[in-house]
Formats: sequence, C-alpha cells, structure tokens
Amino acid sequence: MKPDTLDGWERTHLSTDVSENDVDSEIMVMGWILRRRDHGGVIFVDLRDRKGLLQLVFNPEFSEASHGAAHGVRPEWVIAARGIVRIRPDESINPDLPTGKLEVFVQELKILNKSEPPPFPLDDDIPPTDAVRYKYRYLDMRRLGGVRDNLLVRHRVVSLLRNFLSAEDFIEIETPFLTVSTPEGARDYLVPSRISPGNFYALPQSPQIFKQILMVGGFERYYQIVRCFRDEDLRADRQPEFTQLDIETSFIEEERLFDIVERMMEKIFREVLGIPLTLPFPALTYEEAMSRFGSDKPDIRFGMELSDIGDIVASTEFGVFKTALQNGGIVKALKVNRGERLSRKDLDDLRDFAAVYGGKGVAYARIKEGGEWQSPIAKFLSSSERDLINQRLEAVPGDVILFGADSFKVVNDVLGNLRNHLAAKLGEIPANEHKFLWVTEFPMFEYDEEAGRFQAMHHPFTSPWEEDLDLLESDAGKVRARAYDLVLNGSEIGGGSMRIYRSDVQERVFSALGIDPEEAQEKFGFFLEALRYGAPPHGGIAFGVDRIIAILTGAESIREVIAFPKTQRATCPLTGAPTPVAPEQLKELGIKVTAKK
RNA sequence: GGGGGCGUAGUUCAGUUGGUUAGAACGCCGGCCUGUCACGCCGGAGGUCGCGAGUUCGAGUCUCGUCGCUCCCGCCA
Repeated sequence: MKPDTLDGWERTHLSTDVSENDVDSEIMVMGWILRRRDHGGVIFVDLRDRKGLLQLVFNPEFSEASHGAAHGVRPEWVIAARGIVRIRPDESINPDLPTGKLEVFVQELKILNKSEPPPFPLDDDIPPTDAVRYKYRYLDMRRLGGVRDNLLVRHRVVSLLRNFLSAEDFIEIETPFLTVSTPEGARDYLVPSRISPGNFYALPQSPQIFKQILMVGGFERYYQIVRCFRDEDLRADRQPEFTQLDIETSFIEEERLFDIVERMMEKIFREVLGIPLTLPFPALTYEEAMSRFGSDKPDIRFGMELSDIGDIVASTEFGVFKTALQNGGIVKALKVNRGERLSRKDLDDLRDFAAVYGGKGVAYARIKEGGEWQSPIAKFLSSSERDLINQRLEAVPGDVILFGADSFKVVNDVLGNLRNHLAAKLGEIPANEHKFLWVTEFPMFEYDEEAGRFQAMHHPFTSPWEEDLDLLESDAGKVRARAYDLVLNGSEIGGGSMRIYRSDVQERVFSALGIDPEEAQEKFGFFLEALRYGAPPHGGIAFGVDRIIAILTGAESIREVIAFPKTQRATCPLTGAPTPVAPEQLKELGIKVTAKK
C-alpha cells in the first residue's frame, strides 16, 4: 500500500505498524489525540488512528518547538507527527498496549484540525447512554472497541460471504429498490412517483420475486447482499431497513442447499471467531420443535424440554386443565432441576410472565420426598395422575414442575418463552457455545382469525410437499410447506423455501388462500407469466446479516452492528429523518398531507 | 395500539420522610509538575432536575398529562 500523503507530509506508519525494527528511524504518523499527559516537562500523547494507539513523547530537551506545541493540544484534535521511534525504558513499558514497548520522540508536530471538547469521553470503557451515542455516532464509532469493532467484523463477514459464494459459482446481481407494492406481508415503505402522479413505488421487503425471476432467467445460482425495508414496529433485533443475504438456486433441493449454507457458516465461524462447527447441523420438523420446545426457533444449547401431559389428565376433574382440553387446547409441563433456585416470589411472578403472552397463569408443583407434590393444585389431581406426571418428566425430589393449560398457541408461547427465561435466569445457557438448528416442514398456511381465511405462513410461492398436495382442497391447515428456517442460539437468522414452479400447483395454492385467478393475475400477473416460460425447479434462502453479526460480536441489539441505526420510533437520531418537506415538493408529487400528529 | 423501565451539570450517576444555597466522579477552564499511560497536585466555572399542569406554606422528590430513549406484547408473509 502506498503511504498516505498530506500537505507534503507522508504518513509512513499506522500506529500498530510501528515495530522494534523501526527503532531509531524517523517515521510519520497521523491521527487523533486520545489523551494528553502533561508533566510540565515531558508530555505524553496517546495517538489513535484506525488501527490502534501509539504513544508520542514530547521532550523539551529533544525538541523545544514541538514540546511547546504539544502543551496546547486537546483530545480529538487531529495531528501529524514526525519523530524517532524509541524503545521505552523498562519501567515504562505498558503491557496492555500492543505498541506498549515503543514510543515516538516527536521532532515536529503539525496540527491538522482542532476539535471542540467531545460531549462524552472517547477513552471510556463505559459508553454513554444510547441517545447520546447515536446523536454523535461519528464520535461513538471513533472509539476503539464498541461499534467500531463490530463494523470491522461485519466487513470481514461480508467479504467472506462474497468470496465463499463466488467460489461456489454464485453471482451477485442487484435488483430494484424502486419496485411494486406487494399485497401481503409487512407494510411497505412507499415512494411517490413524480412522473406518474398518484402512483407509488414500494421499497422491497425482500427481492423475493426478482430472485425467482432471475432463476427463470437462467442464472441458476444468485446471491445478493441487499438492503430490505419493512414499515413495522421496531425491536432490539428489528430495524426498518436491514441487510439480507439473499440466495436462490435452481435444480437443487433442500439437502444440497443446506450443505452450501452449512459450509458457509462453518467458514465464517472458523475464520471470524476461530470456532469449529460440526456439520451437518441438526434438524427438527416444525411439529417436533413446537412439541419439545414450544417454539419454532428453539435454543438447543440447553435442555429443559416441554412435555405434553394432555393424555394423563384427559379425564381430570381439575377445572383449569379440563377446560383447556375441552376447548381443544393442550396441557404441557416444564421441569426445572434444583427447584430451590426458584423462590416463592419467582413462582408467583409467573402469572405476570404468562400474561404477556395472553396466558392466565402458570401452575407449579415442588416435588418432595416420595414424589409428593407441594403445590396449590396437588389436591385437584389424583395421586395416579401425579405419579404419571412425575414419571413422564422423570421428576425427582427437589424439582419444580411448571404447567401451562390453554390453547396450543398460548401454552407454547408461555412455556417456550419461560424455558428461555428460566434458563437465562438460572445460568444454564452456555454463553460461548453456538448451536445451529434447521427447522423444517413448516405449515403451509395459518388461519387468520380476523380475516377469516388462511394466510401463507412463509409466502404464497412456497411449494407444498408433494404428498400433501391433495390436502390443499380438503384440509389446507395440514399442508406442510417445503419451508425451512435456520436458527442459531434461539434466534431466527435465516429462512427460505423450495418454490412452486408449476402453474397448476400455484393456482391451487392461490385457491386455498382464497385468491381467485383474476385477482392473482392482477397482483402477480407478471410473475405468473414468467413461471410459464420454463421456470426451473428452484428454491433459496435469505439470512438476516445484522442478526448474524450481532451474534458473532455478542451485541445485544442489531443497532450495535449498524453504522447509522434508527431509533425505536424509526427516526434517524443523526439527521432527524423523517422530516416535513417543502410544499413545492409535495405539489410536484401531487400529494396533499391531511393527517398531522 | 398496549404494558414495563429510564430521563438531575458536557458525560456517568447519587439525591433520605416533600424542607435552607441540588451533590460526587470524570470532562472543561486556569496554575504547578520531566517517565506517564484513567498521570498527579491546587483553584475555578458549569443546572429550565425532559416539558406542562396540579396538590402543598414548600416539589428533583407526590399526582395527572405530555415528549424522548429503551425492553416486551400485538405487528413483522
């Protein structure tokens, strides 16, 4: 790499490039002042550049002029310094610094720019609160560690992804950002058209239809690292614009696609974290995941599986269980070892925990010697029922059993989340382990109570399993889709499916969704037409890049791996967007704003 | 749309039962200091207690509203 030059000064070294080989030679460094330690005589300055820190020494006996100049510099001023590399005296070596054995005796100091005192210290391990950091993101990211390091990891991961996929014969193709609003799924961000007043583009929620059309176009292996947009409420792991690794392939099926994805993940974990992964990744069907973990994205780094005990209490007189079962619901149990770790208050708080997910509560039983139950519900269950429950859960004295009885959804939501919550609380999640899991055979449809009809669980172009095709007309709720998610540590990091490529199947799926041919033509006509011209069997997957980087870096929110994230109200803390626009702009677009908060 | 947490100096925070002039640390400004690395020492400046009402003799503290940040539910094919 050629050295950077500025005003005739040549930057010979970055901070961490300076080594013992440079001792006694003259070098030139540039960067920001992190700290200044002014002893009246000698002045030490920690210089920070994009690689790290380097100590500059200003000694009046060495250079009167530079020492004088150094007296006036302040944190975050931008400087260039020319000087001689020296080995530090033994007693002054700083073992905590990569460059801690060396220092630069500065002969000449050039102030390139001054800085106002920063609103928060950039040398602190404890960052300020989020609001301050995001407003001054440019200072936050100047700090070594923190978001800066996350963005470096992000760069490495994205580079690895591109290298890997390129080597696997995938090509990256860009798809439009200004595209058409899709009827189902998340809310679209709309962009008004000036040339066609009253008409709108939509920003893509994903390049789904385009990538399928690329398959029809014969590319066979496509990928794109692409921004996607969804106008929905935010979460710690959800931003209105986010980055997706989008993949689509032709002529292959799940087994082969999973293999590519697994080798890709293996490479990233090995090269970025130095962690070996065992391939292939385990897989669970949706049904099994729900049954055993109460979740379609289970964290399998720990046990604490759920048990269905509906059969044991099928004829119970206990009202809560009885009602749930009579209403078509389920009764499940979760065993916690060493139940003394859960206080009476912890158990009482379960009611509030359940309420979050629409549950009425969580019953509990402490298992005593001889399998006796200490429990508010013990008296409502027969001793044989209690014994059978003990047996199924392999309960031993000291255990606590937690019960949920309600609809399928509520019980699994409550106990599935409770499983994660308790494992975290009791310290049973191995923090440095990483466990991938495929979840397969998702239901094709889920019933939308409000709309009174079935909706596609994944999207309407997802292929059903061949053997379930006949259920499309008879029992759509039972049709399984060739859809899959990739789960890492209980977090959904990717999802995809094999797609429908036969127009007859597509028509039957539309029909099951209550979309008549006319409507289908209107909404997806261009796409359905493309499928008629020799669409190859194809399928793919898309990954949440932000979420993956967050897990790799240990970040608690994806905001920590995004340079300029939005706040929870979807505003940009730096620019203030969204903002009102000039009336002329609106006029040009033919837009009249009536609603104003 | 709903529920929880937070909001006090530039920053991170403390602030008792409602009671005199709202504190600390770091940062900032001035001075001293030749081996520090979170340098040290002395001195100084710095506050619309998010905002607005209310209760009260008196509100940082209590009540209501509102705004902002954040976590969650709904939502996110």
